[in-house]
Amino acid sequence: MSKYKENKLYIFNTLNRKKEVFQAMNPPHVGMYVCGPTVYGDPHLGHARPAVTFDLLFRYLKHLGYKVRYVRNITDVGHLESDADEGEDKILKKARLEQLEPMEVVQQYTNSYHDSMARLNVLPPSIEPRASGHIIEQQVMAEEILENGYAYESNGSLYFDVIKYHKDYNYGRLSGRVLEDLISNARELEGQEEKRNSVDFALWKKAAPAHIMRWPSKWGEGFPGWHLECSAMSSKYLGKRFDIHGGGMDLLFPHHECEIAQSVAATGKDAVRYWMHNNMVTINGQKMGKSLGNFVTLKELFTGSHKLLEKSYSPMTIRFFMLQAHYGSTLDFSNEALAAAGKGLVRLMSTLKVLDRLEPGGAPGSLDIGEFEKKAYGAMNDDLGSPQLIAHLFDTSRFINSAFAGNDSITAGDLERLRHLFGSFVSDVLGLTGEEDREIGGLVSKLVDLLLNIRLEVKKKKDFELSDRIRDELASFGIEVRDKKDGFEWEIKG
RNA sequence: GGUCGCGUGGCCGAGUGGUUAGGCAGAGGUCUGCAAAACCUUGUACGGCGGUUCGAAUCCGCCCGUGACCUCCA
Repeated sequence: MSKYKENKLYIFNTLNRKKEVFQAMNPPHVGMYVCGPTVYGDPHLGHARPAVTFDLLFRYLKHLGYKVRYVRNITDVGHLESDADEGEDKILKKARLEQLEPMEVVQQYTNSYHDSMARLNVLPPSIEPRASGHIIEQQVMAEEILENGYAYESNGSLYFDVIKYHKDYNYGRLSGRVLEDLISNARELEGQEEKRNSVDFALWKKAAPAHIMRWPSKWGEGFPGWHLECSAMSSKYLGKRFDIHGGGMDLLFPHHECEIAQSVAATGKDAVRYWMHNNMVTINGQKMGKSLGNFVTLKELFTGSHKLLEKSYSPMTIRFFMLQAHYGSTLDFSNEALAAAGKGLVRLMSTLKVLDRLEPGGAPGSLDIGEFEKKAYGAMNDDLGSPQLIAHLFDTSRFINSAFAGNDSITAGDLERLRHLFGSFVSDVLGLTGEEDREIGGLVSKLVDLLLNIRLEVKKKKDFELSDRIRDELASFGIEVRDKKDGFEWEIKG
């Protein structure tokens, strides 16, 4: 029995600004598309948020029994820089600075992105298409839009005719923009003469002579407009109409608004049924930006090599921290908050280990396992309420520890159920892994055991000076010793 | 300037028209030779001013603060 039949998953659909029951078009199949990174630099905190958010959705949908095709693109066709730099392409610029071939830059940072995502335990998507590998598809879609009369050619470039489109459809219904306001608020920018109107956007852009990334087309040598890749690739792999499209709130306008316009102009229909947007990350209450000097890459977080960081934070701590906030809220990073999340994570993960060793007792004890199950699913069904889910896990964690300490009990049947539930929510749904189980060589393990067994004998002789010395020195290597009634436990701590 | 969002206790962060979020930090206790871990108990709260209501932190208005976006920039 698939769980999705008995769970009503509500998700906040940006299109209607309401929580709606998620109903797959063709259950058990679900198609979901998420805007991936432009690979011109190491991934930063801002990249981790959508990755973790939609990884949570991907995992939960799979947990519910859906067969999910998750498409997340890599934008490797450079896009133009806005500030100061006279419209220079990001990837080209990086390539010149680092004296690399543009595709070399793309490969390097794609690898870097994959590496950081893997460390965050973000599952790889089912398909990860690259914009540069779908030039034809983008040209075909541009052609369809042109044929339908919603685009025009101008000096070797192709532009989307927003005004024309708005007469037949509704430009702005996702982002809540009013076209007239957009037109009246438009800034005077250079290189706009080719457009009929300032609100028009490029489907295909003629390449300037210096532009290395270029492809032939019937309109001349050039490259696709930024918004087009997502429309073309999503429809290629998910069909003309699919279930979920996700991305950061910063992409809502113009990117996603333009995607809608493109799909409707090409096919006459909306492609996406549920639009989901994760909120942004701030650092010490400030927006993250290169100019503000608070731009932190994931590598820097993992190693602690940034002047704002007091220490390094493990990938799992970052992941846990993000999951403790709802994806729709802004999330503020600070050393204090990260450190707190790190400790909370250790607590949760050690409960998982305790649960493994917990023995059932005859008495039912205080845990209502059915209630726990209901609350856990209820939290996730409410627009991915990972913070509430985690709160319920902590509540249950207290019970597990109490039972382990002999102050509570659980029946064998309930224990089995609890292990399954607790484990699958922590590991499968939230995607949290016990990274503190680092590789300990068998030899090290034996040596520590030997030392602690000797310490046990020393303790029996009440030589606490020596026994404390052993414990303290082990602690200085990062080995935490915990004395038990008739033995000991130890663990390597970060 | 325009559009949209947010403002919760020392820190982070849920939630709700009248009943405990949770984590971290703090205080007290149990256990322990001492620790650690665990468990028990515990304080501090809803930006400001008005309004609606029997009752609002939760709804409405204004103000302040803050964030995102504003056309080829994730």
